[in-house]
Amino acid sequence: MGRHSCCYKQKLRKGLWSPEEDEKLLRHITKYGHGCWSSVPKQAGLQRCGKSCRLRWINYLRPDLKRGTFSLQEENLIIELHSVLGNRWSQIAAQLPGRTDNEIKNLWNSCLKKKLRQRGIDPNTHKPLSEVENREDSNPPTDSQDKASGVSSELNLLKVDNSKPEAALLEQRSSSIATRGYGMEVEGSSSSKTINSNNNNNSNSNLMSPTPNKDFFLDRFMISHQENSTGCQPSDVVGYLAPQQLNYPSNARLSINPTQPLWFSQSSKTLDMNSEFSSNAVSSVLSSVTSSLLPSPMPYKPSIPFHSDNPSIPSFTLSGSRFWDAGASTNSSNSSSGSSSSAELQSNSSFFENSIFPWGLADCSTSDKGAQIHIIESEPEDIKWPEYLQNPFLMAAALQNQTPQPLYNEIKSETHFITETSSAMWAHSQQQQEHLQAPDIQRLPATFGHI
DNA sequence: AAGATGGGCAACCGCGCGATT
DNA sequence: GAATCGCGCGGTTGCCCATCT
Repeated sequence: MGRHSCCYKQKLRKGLWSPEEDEKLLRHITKYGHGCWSSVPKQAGLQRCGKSCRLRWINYLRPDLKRGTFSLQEENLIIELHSVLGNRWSQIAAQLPGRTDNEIKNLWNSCLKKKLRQRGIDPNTHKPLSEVENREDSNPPTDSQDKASGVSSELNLLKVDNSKPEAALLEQRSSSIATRGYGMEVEGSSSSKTINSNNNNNSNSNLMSPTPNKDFFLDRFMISHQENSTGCQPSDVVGYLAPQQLNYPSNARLSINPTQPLWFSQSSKTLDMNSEFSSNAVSSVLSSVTSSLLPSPMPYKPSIPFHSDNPSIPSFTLSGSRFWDAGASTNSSNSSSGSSSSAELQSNSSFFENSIFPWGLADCSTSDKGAQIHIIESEPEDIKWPEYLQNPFLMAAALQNQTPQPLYNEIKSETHFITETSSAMWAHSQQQQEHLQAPDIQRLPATFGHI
């Protein structure tokens, strides 16, 4: 198989990125796009391999990254998606705008697994630990079972007599997910009947194991409401909301076609699982996802915060709290409240609908025109650039509507100020870092520290 | 105060896949 | 069809920091 030529090259820097390197890479990509990653380090004047540059960009420098602690909604969503997708972090990340797979993976390994275990839930199988232990006692896993994730194991179980086992399982899971999240009855639902009918044809004892009841699911959903003994820090106390509790904007209507899959992934590739999973199943999951994320009052920090003096000018360039203007970041909704109401922000949910990253991250060739979430009004095309500038959410949506690769040149005029202010902000950032004392900051990450 | 320990996170590594030659 | 290239993904490592002893 092809091995990265860069892996054999010597004298390439490794390890943590310096601010200078970050700036070089940022400037280069902002100016020219990344194009071929292998040529990026050379063009940008970096002693790094292209792979490293790509990783740095994706995980750290991308302007659309949202940093900071995960919200409860995000945590719950990750748990639920993991129950369906397993360790497919990229696909999970695709459902959490502004989050990277690496970030989610780290969160899972360091925090969420622990939380689940504390709640008596096996993080691999998403089943009660007691059930898992009993199963292991009575049926020691084989090597292959050891290697497979719990989800995979469940999928295998369903393969016994179902031509599309993943679909069946996903339908089972997603129905539960979509249902339990909103306090609807699980028992007696059509989905549970489907599950039962499947199970009835299956002699595998595992399939006949008691389906976790509603309380179990609800309990799981409330995990994040529990006192946080793991040190993880939920950033709010929202939890899952019933649809009627959700604060939909008056001018935004979700039109969800139940006959088609509901994708609004960041990367159109990542969740293109029609060949792999049941579209109905995933659409159920994602309708849960949509409901849990979209309607939340401005759940995301803006990718481009704004200058405290002039709200029309982004005050900062790099995403992430490391460069976050404290005033702008601490109240992201306020920063955009000048002419854009939260309803407007929410109405532009096409941010999710357009499965494109303008930065060339995603497979941009297949913007899913068939995406079944339609924001009827406030189409991005109708939004003026001044509005974008005052509304980071609109900006993101607008940028994502652009043509992928050439886009970078197109948006250059809008983003050149980024590079122009970049140097100043680096200096500012470093200056801040120098002045940071222990009481000011809990921990300084490798290069800068969260500000 | 100093060392040990554990957690969180950024980055690296190895592999697989698709495209290209 | 084989070799190579480039990209993306998931697993793992290692560093830094906070807390504990």
